[in-house]
Amino acid sequence: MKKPIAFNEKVYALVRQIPPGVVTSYGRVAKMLDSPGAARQVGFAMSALKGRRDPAYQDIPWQRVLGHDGKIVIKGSDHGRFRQAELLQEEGVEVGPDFKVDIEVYLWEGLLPHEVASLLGK
DNA sequence: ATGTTGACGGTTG
DNA sequence: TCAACCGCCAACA
Repeated sequence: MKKPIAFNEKVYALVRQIPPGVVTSYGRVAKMLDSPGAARQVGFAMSALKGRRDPAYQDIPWQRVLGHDGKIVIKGSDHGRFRQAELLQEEGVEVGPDFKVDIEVYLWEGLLPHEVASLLGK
């Protein structure tokens, strides 16, 4: 086990499982990966996607990951936030005027522990 | 090995 | 309700 899957890779694998039309939060993703306090790291993994060119990283639905309260939390340019809102609306997720999604309505059920383990190849 | 950095999250004022 | 702080944790320089 000299080559544990990098945390970021786990994040990507899990985010790819989020079906269209629903969302989750950075914290929930971190929790599913058994690292309850690594929400920030999940966000970091998402931001790292911007620089990726490989097609393998282009199919990751990063727009379905929001803040714990359903709000788009991207810092930096407003352009990024606007794009995320647009992508979400395209798949049927309603985004409020203040870039907020009703997480109670669109929340993804998530994966069970054993499903996560299976996904990560143990 | 040590310090800095973040697309977070919960608490506090 | 909103803003500021502080604690978490892996990736990177």
